[in-house]
Amino acid sequence: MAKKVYVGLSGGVDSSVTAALLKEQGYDVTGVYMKNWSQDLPGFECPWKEDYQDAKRVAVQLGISFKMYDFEKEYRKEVVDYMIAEYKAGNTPNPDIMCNQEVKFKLFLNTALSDGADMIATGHYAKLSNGKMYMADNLDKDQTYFLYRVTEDALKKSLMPLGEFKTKDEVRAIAKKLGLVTADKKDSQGICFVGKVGIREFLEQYVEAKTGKIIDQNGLTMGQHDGAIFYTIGQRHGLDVGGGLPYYVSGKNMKKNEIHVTTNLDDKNLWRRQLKLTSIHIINDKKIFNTLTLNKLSVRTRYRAPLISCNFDLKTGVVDLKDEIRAVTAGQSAVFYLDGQCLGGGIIV
RNA sequence: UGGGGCGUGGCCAAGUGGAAAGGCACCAGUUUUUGGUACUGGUAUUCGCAGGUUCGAAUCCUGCCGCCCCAG
Repeated sequence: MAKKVYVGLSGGVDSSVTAALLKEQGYDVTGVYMKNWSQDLPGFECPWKEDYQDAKRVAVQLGISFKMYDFEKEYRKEVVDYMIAEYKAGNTPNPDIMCNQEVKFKLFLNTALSDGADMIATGHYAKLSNGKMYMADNLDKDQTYFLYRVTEDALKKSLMPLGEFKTKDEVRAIAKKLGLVTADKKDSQGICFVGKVGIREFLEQYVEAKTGKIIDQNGLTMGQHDGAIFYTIGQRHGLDVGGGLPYYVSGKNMKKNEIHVTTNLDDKNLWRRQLKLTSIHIINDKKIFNTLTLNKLSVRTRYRAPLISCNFDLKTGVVDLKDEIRAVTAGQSAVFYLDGQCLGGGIIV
């Protein structure tokens, strides 16, 4: 009997093609739309209805069963509340990493399993094998960075067939060939499920704007901002300070509600050669960090950023980098790779 | 109120007689399943104000206003 796979259909091309491929491979496929967010925001209409419609139409086109899971409450608690709390603490969180950890590969997985599924599948660009995760063949699209906090057990029950594709064009070609309504749909951006809203517009729903000082590298007050919480390290735009050279955020003081800026691209506050991690999550056997292969270990501190050679001390959480990295930001994640395998990572303090 | 300097779009700043560079900011777009970065494009009929000289001035002259520095 065919294995039952529940595919997370977001209403985009990637998940559509994922479902199509699995069906073709003989799986008993059910498409599931996760309703995680439906609230409109100022100047931005939440696309959930449209996405839901597209997901359903794809399911109909493919002739697979379809259902919707409503995880709004949980998404709000695990992802949105986490995000707000982190911002309030002066950090810059990555909500999509949390979404994968808590919603897609925990809540969705467990719900699907108890619903009769044997496995789940998603349209992520990553390769899975026996609970191990490897970078996608399409290095431009590789999404392992967002998946490093998923557990080995969850990965063992997941499929990500798009990891084998070298280009996005091939994926779209399949969608076109099958005449799927999502074939030409633009790739989604912004916070997963919430959409392309400015982070500032989003946060303003939950925190009050408070005027504070913008101070440059010489200690001079350059102007005012509406809340240090809205800014992140390395940020250039949105400060409304002009005059000669661009200013980049080099630091912030949440207590004083001040943000520090610099025009010096080499400012030492913008470059780090060492990181300290917390909430470390290693996907498979931690012993791998004790082996001699460590000189091949590399890390990235941002999606799609080049890999940087490094050393990592699992006990202390300290990462020593071979090259300096710009605008390393507390709350963001550092993810380790060894020969194309994603080992896990941690959150930068 | 002796001497000197300055006043060009929100900011910095070229241009000193031929019909307003550039940068920052801002806006739009591209890239991107976080934030951010980067890239492309857009933005002054007008040069503190008022007169004058000139075929023609932001550029020369006069007056006024404002600011800065030195001196007293």
